[in-house]
Order: sequence, then structure tokens, then C-alpha cells
Amino acid sequence: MSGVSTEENGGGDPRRAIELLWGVSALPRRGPKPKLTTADVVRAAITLADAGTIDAVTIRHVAEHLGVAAMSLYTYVPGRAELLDLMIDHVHGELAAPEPDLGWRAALTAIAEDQWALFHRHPWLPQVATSRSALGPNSFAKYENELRAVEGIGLDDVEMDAAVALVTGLVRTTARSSLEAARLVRSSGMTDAQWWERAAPVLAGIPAADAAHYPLSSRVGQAAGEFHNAAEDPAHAFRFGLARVLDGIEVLVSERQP
Amino acid sequence: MSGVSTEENGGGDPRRAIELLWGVSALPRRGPKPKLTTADVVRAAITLADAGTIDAVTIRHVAEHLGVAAMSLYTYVPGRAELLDLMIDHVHGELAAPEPDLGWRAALTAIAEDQWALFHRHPWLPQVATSRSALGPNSFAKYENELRAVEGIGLDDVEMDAAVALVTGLVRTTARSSLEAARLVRSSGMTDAQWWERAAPVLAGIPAADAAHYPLSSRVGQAAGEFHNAAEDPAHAFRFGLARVLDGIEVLVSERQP
DNA sequence: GCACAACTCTGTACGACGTACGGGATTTGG
DNA sequence: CCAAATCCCGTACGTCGTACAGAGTTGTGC
Repeated sequence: MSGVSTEENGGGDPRRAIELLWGVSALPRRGPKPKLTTADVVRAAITLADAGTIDAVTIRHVAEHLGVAAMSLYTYVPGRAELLDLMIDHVHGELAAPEPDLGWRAALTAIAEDQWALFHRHPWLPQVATSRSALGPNSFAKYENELRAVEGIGLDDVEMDAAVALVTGLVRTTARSSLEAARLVRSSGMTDAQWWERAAPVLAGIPAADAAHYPLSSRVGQAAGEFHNAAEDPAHAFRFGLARVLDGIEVLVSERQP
Repeated sequence: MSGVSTEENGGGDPRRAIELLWGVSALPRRGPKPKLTTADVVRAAITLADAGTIDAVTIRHVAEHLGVAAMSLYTYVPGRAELLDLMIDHVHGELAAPEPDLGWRAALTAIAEDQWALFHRHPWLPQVATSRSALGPNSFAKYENELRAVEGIGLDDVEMDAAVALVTGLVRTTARSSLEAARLVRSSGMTDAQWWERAAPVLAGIPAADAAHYPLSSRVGQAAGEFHNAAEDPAHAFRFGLARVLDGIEVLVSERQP
């Protein structure tokens, strides 16, 4: 019962977007004084997104929130896609640089937890895809910090990149799914349990959907479901996954440093 | 330069959707003979999506592809969101049940590779989110098969669920990002290398973006970038991640079976 | 002091989207 | 044979991003 669609973009000239991200601009100023700044627009968009989903970030909404006409936003931002990039880089600025000399495992854990928290402060963030990513200063710093965590432990450059991508990908995925579940509960007004109560009798009327056909799904699905509803859960997939991934990286590291 | 937005849904009555997924219906038939079936609509939608992105699946497009008016589709499908659910379950039918008695590691590997291939046959699939997932027969079978791979190796039910979610999540994430990158190349008409050629001089003009500020990013980013462009790559994040994750699960399994 | 260029701001408009509504056409159960 | 059920579909509404053109405002060069 849920769908996601992905807007494409990324075709445009990187020039203007990069300048905005790095705050370069403002040489000759003629014409009327601007009412706003690009940063105002970005902050307003983030406020709106934090309160709902990324869909709340429409040009018209943001403009209304700022008290200007929709088309005025195009003075500060080339378009909606670039606005999203600016939002991403902006919130990446909230990530901390991990303490030095922690050891790679503690450092990666700190990074993962920091990002987990960031995703929960900005629930729209894991929904927004970013390949050929937003080249802003904060995103650069994020990558640099991630790499620092696995520096000098015996991995080559390609492995370092893959390792941090694995960890950050895990955080994104698990955060995304936990946030999506929470959003679904809010938007449908049904908890998972209530939803299953609705769905179960319908399924029960379908011979092919009998538990006998899906013995493991029935048993494990129920156990997992009860556990998930135990309210301590949403972070479980994250903690479980992180533990496995770090153990897996540890195996690789040991191979490299016998 | 890229953005993704997530449509919400999932509020509606599960009843009709589940009936469609399980093919229950068609009792009393009065009125004119239908020109189409629900399956026709689903297949047309999949054809369209396979050739582009999920955005190509609009009610009007699908209808046009089938030679009927847009509103006619609502005879066969309650709405676009349910159509997406039907598409998902339909393609899940292409997944094979892994051979029995493979051992958990080989079985999980087979499942991961099968899904990796599925995602590449249907590039829109990893873009479509599915929490409170599409309760169709093929999706059930998918989950059942996944669980079977880790049955009886010493994990409890919650761990089994988490382990298969970790693996399938990895496949989805890595497939998604590899496909997104490929799509970006097509849609922008620029390879990553060309795009960097465009972007680099702009960044070079920005003091704060100097390589000295991001020593690891520069070095590792370049190495990883060259490797990625080596054309053998797109599956690298997948293979690397899978190896780490399986090693991590192996550690857990050993703990459970001393 | 003045004209003009550069800039900000905005109203209107276009082509997409999902889908609500209502009506005409068709088939079949009673 | 009629009425109910079911189909097909034209029209319309509200949403979106944003192209375009014009009006108002400011600094610069003379």
C-alpha cells in the first residue's frame, strides 16, 4: 500500500549549483535590495520538511512560508532540485567530527549513531537520493570524517570507500524504513497491529494464503512483528545491522593485518 | 543535482487491494465484457517502467499504451498506488526458490544474486518503497524463501528476520545506487568523468574547496572514482557489502553454535 | 542630475499529474 | 423485456514546477 517515486534531475550545469553550495557570489550589486537570502530559503524549506515529508517542500509552500510570491524563489535558487541539494548540504553541517584516536570501530559507531540521530531530526533526509552527490562543503566534510575513521587500518583506498559506504548505507536504509513505518502509522491512523487486524480476516478467506503454505513467514513474521511493536524496536534493525557489518569489516581488517 | 520524493499512501482499506493481489474476484458478471484484465494493466505498467523510470507509470501513459481512456484504468485498479503494489508482487514472481541444502551462506548468496539480477531487469523496483509491504503471494514466497535460507542455524526468530532484512536491504541499496548512477549518465548525457571535468574547475576556483582541506577525500575519492569508472565496477559495492555482511552473520552464527 | 543597465519581484499561463463525478452504452439475471 | 450491474470515458478540479514578460527599484557612468 505504499509507493515511492523518484524524480530525475542532475542534467543541469553544475556551475551555479556549486557556487550556491559554497556561498560564492555577490560581486556587483545593482537593482533593489533582496528581501531574502538563499540561506533563508533553505532554512524555510528545511523547517517545512522537518514538519512533514519532503513533499511539503513545494516552491509555492516555501514561498508562502516566507511571505513572497512563488516565482520570487527563483531569484535565490535555480529550481527545486537544487534547493534539495542545498538542504542536504545544510543539514550535513550538523554532523560532528568524531573524536580522534577512537579506534576505527568506535569511530564508525560514533559516525553511524550521529547520522542515525540526524536522520531522525530530519526525517526527509533519507528519502532524498543523492548520487553524484551534492558537492557542498558539509558533505565533503562528512565524507572526509568517514574516511578518517578507517584510515591506517590496512585497507586500500577502494576498500576504505566501500567500507564507509557500507556503513552509511546501512544507517540510511534502516533509518528510512523506521521513519517510513512511523509516518505510515501517523498518516493512516492505524498502528501496524490495527492494520494487521484489518488485513488478517481478508487473508484468512483466501485458501492460497494459508499459514500452512508459509510456515516460516507466519511464525517468524509474528515474532518479528511482536518484537517490533514492543516500542523498543525501531532501532533494532540498525543496531543489529551495524553489529554485523562491523564484525564483517573486522574480519577483513584482520586479514589485512595478520 | 538530484532529488527524490516519496509519495505517501497506505491509508486505504486493505480489502480490495489484497483481493487484487491474490486474484480473488469475478463472481457475478453482468454488464459489458471488459476489454482488459487487471493483469493486462499490471503488465503494461511494468513494460513502461522497465523502459524508463517509475515516473513513466502514469495513469494516462498506461492507458494510452493499452489503447483505452485514462479513466478506464480505474475499473481494474483502485489507483496508482495499488498498481505499484501489484507491479511489485508481479515481478517478485520472477524470483527463484533457492536449491535446498545449500548451507546458509550459499543460500543467502544465491538469494542476493537473484534479487540483484531482478533489480537490474526492473530498474524501477528498488525505487519503490514498500513498508507495510504489498501482501501478495509472490512477496510472501520471497520472504519465506529468505527465511528458509537461515533456518536452523541457531538464530532465534527475531534474528532470522533481521538477518534476511540486512541482506535484502543491502542488495536493494547497492542496486539502487548503481542503477541511479547509470540513469544519471543516460539522462544527463555525461559520464561521471565528464561531469567531474565540468565541476572540477569550478571547485578549483573556490579556496575553501582546496584539496588540502580534504586530503583523504581527494585521494580516496579519486581512487574510488577511477575504480568505479573501470566499468567492472557497479557491482563492487554489492559484492564487497555482501562479503562483509555474510562474514558478520557468520560471527553471530558461531557465537550461537560454539 | 540623468539615463540606462542590472536586478528583484510577481501575475499569468502551460502542460503535466491523480482522480472525483456523472453519464452513456452494454450485458445479463429475473 | 426490464432493471440492475458493469463497462468506458469526457470533463473538471486542484496540485505541481517553472517559462515568460512586465513592473518597480537601485547603482553606475556620464
